[in-house]
Amino acid sequence: MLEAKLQEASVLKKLLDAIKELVTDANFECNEEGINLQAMDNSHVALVAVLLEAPGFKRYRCDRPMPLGVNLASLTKVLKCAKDDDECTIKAADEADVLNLVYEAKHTDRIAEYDMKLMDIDSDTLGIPETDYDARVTMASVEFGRIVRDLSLLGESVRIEVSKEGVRFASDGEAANGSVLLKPTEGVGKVPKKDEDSEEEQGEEANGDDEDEEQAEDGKKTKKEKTKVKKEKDTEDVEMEDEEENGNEDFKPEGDDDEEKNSDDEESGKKRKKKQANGTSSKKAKTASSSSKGKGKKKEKDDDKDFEGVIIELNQHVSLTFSLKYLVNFSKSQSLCGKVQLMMSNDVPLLVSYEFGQGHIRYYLAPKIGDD
Amino acid sequence: MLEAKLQEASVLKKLLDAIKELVTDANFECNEEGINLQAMDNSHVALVAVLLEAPGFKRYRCDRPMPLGVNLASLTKVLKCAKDDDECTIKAADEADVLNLVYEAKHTDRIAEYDMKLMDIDSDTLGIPETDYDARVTMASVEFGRIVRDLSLLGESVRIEVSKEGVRFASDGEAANGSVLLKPTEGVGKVPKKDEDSEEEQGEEANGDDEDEEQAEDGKKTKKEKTKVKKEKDTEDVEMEDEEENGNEDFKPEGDDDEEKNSDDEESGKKRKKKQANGTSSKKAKTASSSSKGKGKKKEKDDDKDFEGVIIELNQHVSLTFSLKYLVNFSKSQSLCGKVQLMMSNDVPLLVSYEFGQGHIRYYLAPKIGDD
DNA sequence: GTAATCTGGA
DNA sequence: TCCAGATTAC
Repeated sequence: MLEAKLQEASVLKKLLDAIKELVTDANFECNEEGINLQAMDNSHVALVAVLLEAPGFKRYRCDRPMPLGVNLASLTKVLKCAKDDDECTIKAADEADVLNLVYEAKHTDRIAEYDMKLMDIDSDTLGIPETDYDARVTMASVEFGRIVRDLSLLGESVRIEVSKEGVRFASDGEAANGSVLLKPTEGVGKVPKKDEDSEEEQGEEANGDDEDEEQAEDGKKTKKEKTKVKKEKDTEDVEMEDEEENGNEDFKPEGDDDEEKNSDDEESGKKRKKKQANGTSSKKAKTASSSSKGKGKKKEKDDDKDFEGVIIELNQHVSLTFSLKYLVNFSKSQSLCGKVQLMMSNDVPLLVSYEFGQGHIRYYLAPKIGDD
Repeated sequence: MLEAKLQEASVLKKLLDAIKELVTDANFECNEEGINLQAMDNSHVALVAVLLEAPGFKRYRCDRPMPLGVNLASLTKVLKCAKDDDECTIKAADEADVLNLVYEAKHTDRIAEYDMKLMDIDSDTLGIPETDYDARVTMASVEFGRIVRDLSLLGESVRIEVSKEGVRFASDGEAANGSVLLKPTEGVGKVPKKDEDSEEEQGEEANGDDEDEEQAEDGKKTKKEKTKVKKEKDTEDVEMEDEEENGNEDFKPEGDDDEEKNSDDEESGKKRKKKQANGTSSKKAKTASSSSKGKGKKKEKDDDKDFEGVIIELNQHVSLTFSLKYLVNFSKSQSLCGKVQLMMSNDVPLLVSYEFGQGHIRYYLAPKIGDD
């Protein structure tokens, strides 16, 4: 059986808002690690992957792996019946054909309970290839949303070009052409070496395979310490996505990270936002978050609420063209996290990743061919 | 070539919101004085005239007169891509077929650049007849908007009647008749004599013919000083539209204006709003604004944000009927200025004028015949 | 074609 | 703050 209690129903509500227009039905794959959802969009162009980690729940129990086939429109309706700050418990018996949702108001005695029909869905949980990316852009999620929405007024598709100067979003349309250039906040972005950076972790993590990641993580760390501090920073930033796994590394003195080692509090959090822009302190921020995660999830979640600046990590110049319609859709996830990461390599699908403390939502979108 | 930099893109955005439903394509006539736009509405019933004065720009350069034929829907889209507080630079090369717009975010490194196709438009820049008006009503733009929107719920057209008692907006509809009477805030409005008041300046200014106006102004002033202080005041209120030209009159002691001579600061600005309502201090307010304009356009612009009261200046009773649909459309400009002026004479088009510091937007609407 | 969401006005 | 028209998704 499954029983998972969320501190706030809002997380689930936002998640559904973020995917319901992309996918109609999907399996919530539940196991002891947490809950995974993976689905192609209705036109099989984009892939969305959601992870809710078990430790992120106020209470979590899942005796055996079970897929819960859910109609997302139905679940959205049911979740509309929850207030944002309600405690939300989802339950399903083994082999059950209903999902039980209980909403408990924080300060009153209201208890609402809903049963939603489940359905059988062919689980085409295609393993997501573990890709190394040549470019990673980290930016405010609202800004990303703004840009793709703006450009979608002009044209159908956008060319995203990452270079040392920054990242350029360009779209050509009937009436007008548009181009938005974001310069990296702290000069030139750090360039992670592909063979030793941590981007592969992202692919691994997308598979929810924690043990492997932890080991890979250790391996990388060793490499990193052998190589350059600069790479460290880049890598650590990625590790944010592995918070649970590398918690043992918290506060470990590494390179030039020292000055913000204890940035657990609000004050240093503010500093961090600025510092984060240089791709250095972000590591510590993440590490600190990682440790604080067990204690106070809320703080962790708000970590990147007001992310500012643009971090560009580049191994190789990339230029790819994507359908704006999908990117606009992806950007709905901005309510979940103030920060978004765009991972790109030439001729492979773009990965758009939002991390929100209890997990992540990731979108994969194949580039348009011809690069026009 | 043209290169014009606006401190805030919002001005342009609001202007386009105000006219895009009235006109589909229009020429932006650029010359060293600034940018003019003049166009009939799509059904050739109303005329809209926009002026953006060169000094109102943060930077302005226009080597030679050039018309930029713009599709307003396209421009609206492109302007949607600007944040309100972005710095906005519009550029066009001589004989160019594209308009280049650059948005620079105030505090970040975002630079967005858009190229919009231009088109050839027959420039039917009909000289607007320089009309003397028998009545001028100055009121809060939100109030005007509210009244015409209210009445548009009842009927198709509105009869606007200006008399000593005030201004009446009356509409007859199927289900109900409505009538809104606004009394002048300070009892009876001052009545400018037609032959010596300044309303004709407005018509002249609409043509951008500054020299003539200045002379006319001087002539009037002479007459006014011969006649009554009261008329003076009325005249000065109009001169707000000629701020650049009559700057030499600033702070000139005249009649009972003394007490607010130096009302350049915020505090006296508030006082002014109240006093303005009696149609007396409005003169001083305008004069003060006139001088402040050269130094600090911003303050001038906010001058009438919270305009209160109703000023009626009347030479002769007027009663005219207009289509509410258009007036509702005109009232969209209320976001540009807290104050609106309605200028009327029997059987000639109504002039609805919004001044916003960097220029104005004016609408002309022919009355319905039969006065029903 | 219908329904839901979003923006702008009351 | 709530309601309605407009836009967009299904």
